[in-house]
Amino acid sequence: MSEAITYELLHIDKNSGARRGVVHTPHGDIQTPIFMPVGTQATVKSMTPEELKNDVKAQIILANTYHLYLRPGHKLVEEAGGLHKFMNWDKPILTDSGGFQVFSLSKLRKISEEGILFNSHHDGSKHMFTPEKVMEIEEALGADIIMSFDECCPYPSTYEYTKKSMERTTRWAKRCKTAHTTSNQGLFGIIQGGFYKDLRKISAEDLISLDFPGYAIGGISVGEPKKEFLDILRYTTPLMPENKPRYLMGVGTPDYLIESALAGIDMCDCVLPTRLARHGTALTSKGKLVIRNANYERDFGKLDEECDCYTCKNYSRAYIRHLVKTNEILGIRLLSLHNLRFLTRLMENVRDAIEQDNLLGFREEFYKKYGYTII
RNA sequence: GGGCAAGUGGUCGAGUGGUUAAUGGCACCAGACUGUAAAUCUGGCCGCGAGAGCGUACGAUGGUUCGAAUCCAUCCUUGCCCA
Repeated sequence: MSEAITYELLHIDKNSGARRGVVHTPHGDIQTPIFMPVGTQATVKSMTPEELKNDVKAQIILANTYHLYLRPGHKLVEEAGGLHKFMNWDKPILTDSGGFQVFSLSKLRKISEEGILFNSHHDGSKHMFTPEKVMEIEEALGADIIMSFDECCPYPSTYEYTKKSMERTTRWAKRCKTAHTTSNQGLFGIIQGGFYKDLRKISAEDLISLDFPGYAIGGISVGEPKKEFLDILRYTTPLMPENKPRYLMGVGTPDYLIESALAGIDMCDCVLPTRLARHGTALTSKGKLVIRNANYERDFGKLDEECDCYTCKNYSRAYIRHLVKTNEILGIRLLSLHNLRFLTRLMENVRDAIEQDNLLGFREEFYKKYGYTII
């Protein structure tokens, strides 16, 4: 049987080593490197699928196992015909396994070898997540790419704890692979090991021996300094197979996305663009712009002169600020659309730059305008 | 004309003799946000000062008291009721 998920390498940037490729999925191809919007509860907050396709130009989105298991329940989604049909999105979907919730809901869970006992953040009810249970849920949801169940360690964590956790994550990955039954979904393994290189190496090697169709780096971008992030990113990515997609989980900001592509990463996802939007901030080519700030009250210019999105084509900073200040839903929608488009467009530019062997040049130019310094 | 009630910082509204420059909410100002417990959270919000602090403040004026937004008197304003 042929793999549900395959990677095709198109070009390697001669100057940086960054890679330009295509990931083939049952619901179509995705051009890489790519930024993937997050739609935890089977919706990219405030955006319709049409807007994601036509305006944002998203090629794939994420959804979350833990959240959809709690509400509306994976059985219900299955009954609806799977996630694609349920949410009216016919392009690829990736479901995260709930591993991140082990980290973000740390006060509400207990970890054991068997799995994780969660207290629902809605009503406190107890729920046991095991690798087998997570596979059952992700298969019912029906995403193209499904993630194995892992533990995402907080920063900082001790060497001993990180090692124990990483080894358990590897055992869980094996159990996920054993429990995985569908042929139209690709199961990815997640490399852990925190900020310890030897652990990252062991994790990568062990998971590679299990032969997943794709690999992710988990457990970074959890509050560490940028230098440590880059250090682990640059160390870990080369350990990953060249003939399979490489996914960096939870990234990120424009600089992190560019650095990831430079390191050889193919896929990234992040809640940041939609969250920033809901909190009144826009991403622009000249840096973050807190649109609710008073100095934009009478600014009738675009959010970003360089942006081609629907918001920038039609609305002024002053108007968007007014919507945000008056708590109008449209403000959140226009900002979400813009921020998402900003990142998908950034990655379009990154892909073009790789094809022209110029990602390093692109980074320099982008950083200069945005206000970042190269580390 | 008579009776009753009320006037607090941008606003609404607590507070009824002593850590009260005065609880809260809203508004306003700023910051944070990275596999979404997040349209959330944090800080600021009388003036001057980096700060200790100083100076003004609870309708107005005068008084009682060691001490008043809080008690008393008069006045002003507003609302309701009666004529």
